[in-house]
Amino acid sequence: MPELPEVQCVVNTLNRIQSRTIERVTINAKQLREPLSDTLADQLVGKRIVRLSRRAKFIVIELSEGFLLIHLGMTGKLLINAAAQNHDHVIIDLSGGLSLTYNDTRRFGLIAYSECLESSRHLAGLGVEPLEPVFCGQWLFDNTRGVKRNIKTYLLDQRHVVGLGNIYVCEVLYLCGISPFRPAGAIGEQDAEMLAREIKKILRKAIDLGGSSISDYRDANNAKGDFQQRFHVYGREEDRLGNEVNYQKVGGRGTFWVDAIQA
DNA sequence: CCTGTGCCCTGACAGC
DNA sequence: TGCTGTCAGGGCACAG
Repeated sequence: MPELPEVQCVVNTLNRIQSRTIERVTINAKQLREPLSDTLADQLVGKRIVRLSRRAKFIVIELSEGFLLIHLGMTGKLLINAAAQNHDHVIIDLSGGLSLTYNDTRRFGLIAYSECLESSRHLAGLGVEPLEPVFCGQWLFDNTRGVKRNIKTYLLDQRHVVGLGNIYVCEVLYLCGISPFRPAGAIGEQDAEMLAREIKKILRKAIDLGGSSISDYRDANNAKGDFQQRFHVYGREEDRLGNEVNYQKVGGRGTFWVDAIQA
């Protein structure tokens, strides 16, 4: 579900928990993407929430000692003061009467404590942040030389550029007129410039609009995003010009594109 | 090394 | 009604 904009919007709406102390941790599920650590509750209780940030699609909660890493997978939600529901896997009670609930229908998400970010195996190997200056047309051009796999699969691979998921990749390739099937190594300098620029633009715009809510996504206040109304191809049968939108699985993921626009 | 496939899990929806 | 198949925003293990 959540790609970079959605994760950023969750982080942005978590402000209220800053400087609270973790008083109690209730774990209902034995396992999410991987088994929940037996020691998780002990590692969290008594610690204070210092700062909230994002790395790739991870929510990073800096504690007075250590870090709590949360990945939302496809259907994960992190909600403040939510009423109890099915699939509430972890509930964190905070000082001041606040609670943080991790709810995840499909359990593809992840919650893990880490002493330090540098040694976290979950963050190891992640690529560059697309909204940072290091990611630019030149970076994209240089790093795709000789790459045979298609550009769509390349952009989805978190070892290169992080944060992009299936929706934003489909959208940005459409906006740039680039076919999802084009080999990454065949992207020219001009197209690399345009791709990098449009990726930054669409991510920023999506964050401004509160992310995209297809079905599950909610921010920490349980609010939906609005960016799904701006889609050009994802989940659509026609683009805004009336062109037919094609659909096919690419690398196991549903892929939307328009032949008349993308080459 | 790189690439493609299947799997983890639940729920919604279409078709019979 | 209820069965079956397919699909879903992610990421990993594995085979070739």
